[in-house]
Amino acid sequence: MAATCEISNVFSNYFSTMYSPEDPTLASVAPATTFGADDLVVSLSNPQMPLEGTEKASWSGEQPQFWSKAQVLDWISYQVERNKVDASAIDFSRCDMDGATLCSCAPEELRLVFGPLGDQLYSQLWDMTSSFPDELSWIIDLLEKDSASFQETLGDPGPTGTGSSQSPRCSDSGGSDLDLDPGDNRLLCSEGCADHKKGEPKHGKRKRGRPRKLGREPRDCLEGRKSKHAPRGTHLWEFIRDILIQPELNEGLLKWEDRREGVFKFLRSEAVAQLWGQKKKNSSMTYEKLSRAMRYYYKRDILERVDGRRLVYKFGKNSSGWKEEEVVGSQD
DNA sequence: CAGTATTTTCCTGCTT
DNA sequence: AAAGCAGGAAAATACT
Repeated sequence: MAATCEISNVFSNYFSTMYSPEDPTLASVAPATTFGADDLVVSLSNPQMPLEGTEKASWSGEQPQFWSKAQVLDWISYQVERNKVDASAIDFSRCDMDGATLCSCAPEELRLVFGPLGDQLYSQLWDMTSSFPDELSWIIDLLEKDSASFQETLGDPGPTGTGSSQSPRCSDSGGSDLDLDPGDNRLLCSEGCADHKKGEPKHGKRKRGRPRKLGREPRDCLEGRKSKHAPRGTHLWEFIRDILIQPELNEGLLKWEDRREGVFKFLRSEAVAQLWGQKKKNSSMTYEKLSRAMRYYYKRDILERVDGRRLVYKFGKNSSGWKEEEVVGSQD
């Protein structure tokens, strides 16, 4: 698994996307990494499972407390990969510990060594030690990884930096952020994706929505969609809401304009669109398209129109889960 | 399998 | 001029 350099590449690609000079007012968050790439690739929440089907990870199926040093290392590099963390920023020499030692680390310590990933690791461990079944834990991984990636990406250490797990929401659709198949995400394509383009009406399902006209950039090379139906409840508005109500996720992406009224604004519209696209495994999502979907919400009173102000929307009476009262337990 | 819901994609025209 | 906003149309797919 010497994929670390690729990973850091991808990572900086992501940075370059997230920090595209779209909004100069946001210069406050500096990732402190070199920006190498300049193409539009976002590769945040896609869990590039390093272990392809065949073999299980050495650490899986065993309680972290009982891991050997090797297993610990395995697990850490697994997390690094899956979180698309720039591995070069991590001092692996400090990972020389067994599971018991690892488990006894305070979140601060982990953060010290791993940066924002430390929080990730901590909550991950916590989850594992509190006996989640295997099937669930990867989902939880993803949830948390998702938030960590945001923090990572946004380069700003989370204020308090707690586990920041997804909160139970109450909306009927149960909506939260799990989605994302483990198996079928290849890396999102970058420059070199064109060679995948050959036969497109393959066997698999096509992407949702009207097919794009041919003759444009072959941006999407995701073919092997398995029939892993994304759970319902991940609607666009919920996605937006979830970002908004979690300040940790929210940095620089969206902000409340009037919290009480449910008025919010896109700060970095394209970045949010990319994120949404990732969630839907659609690398060609744009704000333009996302906003079309948002406009459909007006009719259903999920959003109310706010006119005159660009990038500003307002939750309507058929939306839920965003009011302060409704959100209480889910932050700090 | 049919129908509905929710997007996604595209497009034209208008406004900032 | 570029980026948003408005919606209509059409298509895909998830869900019922």
